[in-house]
Amino acid sequence: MIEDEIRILLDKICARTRRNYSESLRQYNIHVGQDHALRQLWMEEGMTQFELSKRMGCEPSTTTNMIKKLEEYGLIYRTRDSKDRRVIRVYLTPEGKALQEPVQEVWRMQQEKMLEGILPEERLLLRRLMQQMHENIS
Amino acid sequence: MIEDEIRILLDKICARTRRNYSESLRQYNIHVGQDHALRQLWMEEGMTQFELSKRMGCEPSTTTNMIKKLEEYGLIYRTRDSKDRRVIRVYLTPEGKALQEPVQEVWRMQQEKMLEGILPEERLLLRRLMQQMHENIS
DNA sequence: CTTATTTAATTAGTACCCTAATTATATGTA
DNA sequence: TACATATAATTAGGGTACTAATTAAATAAG
Repeated sequence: MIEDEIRILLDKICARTRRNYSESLRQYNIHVGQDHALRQLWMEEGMTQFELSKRMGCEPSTTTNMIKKLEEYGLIYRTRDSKDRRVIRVYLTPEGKALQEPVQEVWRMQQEKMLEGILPEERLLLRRLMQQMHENIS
Repeated sequence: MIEDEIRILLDKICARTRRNYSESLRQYNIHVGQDHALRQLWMEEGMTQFELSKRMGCEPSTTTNMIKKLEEYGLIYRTRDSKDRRVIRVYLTPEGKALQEPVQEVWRMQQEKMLEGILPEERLLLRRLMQQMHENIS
C-alpha cells in the first residue's frame, strides 16, 4: 500500500535526520532536543517556559528538564518574573548566542543534502502537501 | 526559506503522529517504539535481536531494552539459538499475535486521516519525493 | 591447541518526551 | 477578607534511543 509506504518513509526520514543531526551537534556538546529550545530563543529571548513549551510543541515538564540541562551547560539563564512570581523567563548567555551561527550552518547543510535533486517547483509542491498533512493531524 | 519550512514541517508531522499514535496505543497498553518491534515480528517471527535491530533501524542496545519490556508484558518470548549460543531468537506469544489486527487498524486510520484530501496522483508524487529524500540522507 | 579477533547481546550512563501528581503564586467570588 | 479556582513550574516515574564499555560465544591464525 502506497499510504503505508509514505508513513514508513516519514518515520525513517525523521529518525535518520534526527540521528545525523545528533551526530553533527556532538562537536558543540549539545543534543537534538536542546537545539530545538535554542532555536526558539535565538528568535526571541525572555520567553516564559510556558511559551517556550507551546512553541516547541512539547509538554511543560519536558521544557523544565531541557532548560535545566541548558542552564547546567551555561548556555541559558533564568530569571523569575517580578510581576508574576510563578513565571520564569529564559535568556541566552553569550555562549548560547555564540552557537547560533555554527548550529544554523549544520542545519542548513543537512537541509540541502536531504532535498538534493528535488526541483524548486517540486519543493513548493512538497511543502504544500506537508502543510496539508500537518493540518490534517493537528 | 522554503527548505527550512519543509524540515520544520517534517519534524512537526513526525512529533504529532508519534503523539497521536502513542495515545491510541494506550488502550492496548503498548508504547510507540514497541509497536515498531511488534510490526516486524508480525511479518516474520524467530528473528535474532541483531536482525530485528537492523530492520527497525536502531541500535542493538535499544532492541535489548524494548524486547525486555515486551517480554515482561507477555507479548513475546525469547529462546537461545542451539547452534549459536550467542544468538537469541524472538517469537510472539498468542497475546502478541492478538494485537496485530487492532493495532494495524489504528495505524491504517491514522494514515488515512493524515493523507485526507491528498489526491492519488499527489500521493504517488509524495512517495517519490520522500523516497528521494530518504536516499539522500541514508 | 592456544591465543587473538570478531560477533551477539547486555549493562551503565545520558538525554528526550510523556503523564499524573504536587507546589507555589495569582485571581475571582462570596 | 477568606476560600475556591486557575495557572506556571516542578517532581516522580516510565518508555525510547543513543554511545561506550563489557560479557560470552564462535571463529581465525599462529
